Amino acid sequence: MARTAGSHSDVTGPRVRAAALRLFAKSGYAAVSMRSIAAEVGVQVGALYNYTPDKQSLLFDLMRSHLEDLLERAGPGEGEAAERLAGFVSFHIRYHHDRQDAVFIAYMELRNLSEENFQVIEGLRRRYEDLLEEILAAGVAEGRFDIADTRIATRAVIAMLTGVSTWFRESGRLTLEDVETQYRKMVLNAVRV
Amino acid sequence: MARTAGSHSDVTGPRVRAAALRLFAKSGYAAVSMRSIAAEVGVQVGALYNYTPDKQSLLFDLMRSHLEDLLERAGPGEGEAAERLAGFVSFHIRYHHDRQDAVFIAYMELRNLSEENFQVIEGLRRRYEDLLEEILAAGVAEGRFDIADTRIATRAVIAMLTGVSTWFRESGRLTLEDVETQYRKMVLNAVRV
DNA sequence: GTCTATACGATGATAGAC
DNA sequence: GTCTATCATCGTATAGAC
Repeated sequence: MARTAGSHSDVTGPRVRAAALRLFAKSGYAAVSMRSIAAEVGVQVGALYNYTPDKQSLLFDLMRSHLEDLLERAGPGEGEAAERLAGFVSFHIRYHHDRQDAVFIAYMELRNLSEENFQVIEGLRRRYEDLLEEILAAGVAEGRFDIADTRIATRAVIAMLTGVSTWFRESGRLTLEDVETQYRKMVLNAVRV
Repeated sequence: MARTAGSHSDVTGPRVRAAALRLFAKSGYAAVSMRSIAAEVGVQVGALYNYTPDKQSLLFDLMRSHLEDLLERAGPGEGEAAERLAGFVSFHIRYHHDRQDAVFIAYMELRNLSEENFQVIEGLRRRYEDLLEEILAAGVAEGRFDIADTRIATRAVIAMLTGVSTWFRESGRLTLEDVETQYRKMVLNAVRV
């Protein structure tokens, strides 16, 4: 099972993706060159093109796999709407905290997607919003939530939650659990009758 | 008072800024070239450098003047904290709706500022956050708001409000006033005892 | 103040040797 | 699969004529 010297298909691929993720998050897609990605991986530019047809595909694949993973892990939750909503808040904050780079890219680099790729990503994001909207609608049906327009409330909640990753630092004054607790309370109060 | 032919200092300057604003908002700072700004204005590249020492200063000046204008217009409000908070919500949504390009840049292009310029912009942004935090603290002092940490609540509210400009469209299902009304209610509920 | 011309390095992507 | 070399293009910024 000897492998040709210098052949590292199975290990270099993930490393290319990881390097691109890190660099795109740090400096922005447009500001990152294929050369800088290669340098981060420790190969020459040409080698990158064994793993991606071009830079655009690299961005698109990172966004898509992030959103697909997000959708896979975000279950509908169980119990009454209030419990499910509290669960969603905690899930969103924790998941986004654990993958700051991917989250940042998925929200900031939309305009660098080609029109076709943008549509795919928007569809996935929309499906994630639908998960939350369904919870809010269930709460309204239960008579426990008072929401004029569930679509607006959905977006308001997601914007609020996603904002956490722009300022939260592990080294700060508060633990992530403190933050979760306060956000759960604010979100529940915002929609409850 | 005849002016030298081809001399348009007073009109070209603002046009350069306006073009940069529009293009930075549309495509992102890193993706916009000085050539494309010049083309938008209708001059050659070299002419731009009569109005800005470099591209970085163009970005910085746009951000700074936006935030200074924002601070100037956002007054402390009058009356009880609940009224002042409702006023802040409406002000923020309307102001940000009227200047979508500037808002977008001020939130998205922070990482493209030099370290020195970043500090200045962060200071201005922080002063704006302080305006809201003061209102929340007043509400707590009145015994009308129940907030575990006013700094967190401040950031949560601002993230929620700023999110409006990412999805609101004049042509949509709802008027801006509908949106304002619902956000006022959600925000007040989120912090009220 | 604006133009043309240009310096000079960086860019994404490819070809062909190993 | 990776390397080196190369292409054609574009990037910011400047110099000097008008």
